[in-house]
Amino acid sequence: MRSTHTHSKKNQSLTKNQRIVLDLLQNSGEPLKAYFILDSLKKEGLNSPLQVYRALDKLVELGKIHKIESINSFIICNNSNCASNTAFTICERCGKVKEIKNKYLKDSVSDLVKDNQLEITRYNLEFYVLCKSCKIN
Amino acid sequence: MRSTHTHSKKNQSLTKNQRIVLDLLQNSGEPLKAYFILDSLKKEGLNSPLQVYRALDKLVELGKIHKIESINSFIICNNSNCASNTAFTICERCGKVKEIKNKYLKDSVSDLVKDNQLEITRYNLEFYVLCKSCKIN
DNA sequence: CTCTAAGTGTTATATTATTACATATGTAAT
DNA sequence: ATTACATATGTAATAATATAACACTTAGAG
Repeated sequence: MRSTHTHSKKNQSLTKNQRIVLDLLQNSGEPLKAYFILDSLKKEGLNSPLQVYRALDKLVELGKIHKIESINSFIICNNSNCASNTAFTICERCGKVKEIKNKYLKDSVSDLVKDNQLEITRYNLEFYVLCKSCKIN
Repeated sequence: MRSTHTHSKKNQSLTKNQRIVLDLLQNSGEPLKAYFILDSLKKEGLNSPLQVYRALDKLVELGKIHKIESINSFIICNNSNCASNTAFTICERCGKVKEIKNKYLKDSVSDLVKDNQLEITRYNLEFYVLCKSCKIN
């Protein structure tokens, strides 16, 4: 048998644009805005907003990054398997964002929506907090 | 004592612009976009985006309306006392938005964040669903 | 090798939101 | 009533965010 019919979804390697956008978000670790990404990657050959937005769209779709709607920013995913369900804390004072990665949260939310008779397909939760260092100062 | 120092916050009546924007959202009942509101209220004398955004900002601050971040839209508040905490369902198919007004949800979330050692000041929850009529068809 | 889906590059444009500044209005204290 | 002050208004300009349209290229399956 000449080929192991390996179209088992194919571990789809990223394209150049997707790669450099992902790398930037990975190295940064904090939420970045599309046009900031564009400026940062001019030297890598990204010239237009659309190139950035297309890469971002794909990465969101793959669950490798998330969009934080309330600040129009994108952040590297801190979990696995959370392509659709996201939960963040956002510091009201300094703007720092953290992804909540507690599996327990997911279960809690599942219970919560079950109790409220919601049939959710996915969710996006944004919790505004006062982060530790802001609380101290 | 010469004056009953009645600056008890004053039940702040709305200004004209705030009023007509609120009325439109009230009558509509569904999420509207700022520029749609502007177009709709041209005849009422609203001429610039800023007039709309200023009214919207104030109404959000007063808790009379909410912004749904993921669709850049504003919707009349369906509850009372939820100026800061909001929860919506958004149909993935038809886009229909409903505010979740169950007090139980609020308690659940409080518990949830307590258990996760979050000190939240407010939250915005967006649950994507398939609404009844979309599920049927 | 050929076909096809997906991605690219580019220009133009649409959509969403804010800055800056001069003027007007409502409310409270005098 | 008059002043003082915070808040709201009107307007023009512009910033920030996002998508449409179209021609071309590339990667991978058969």
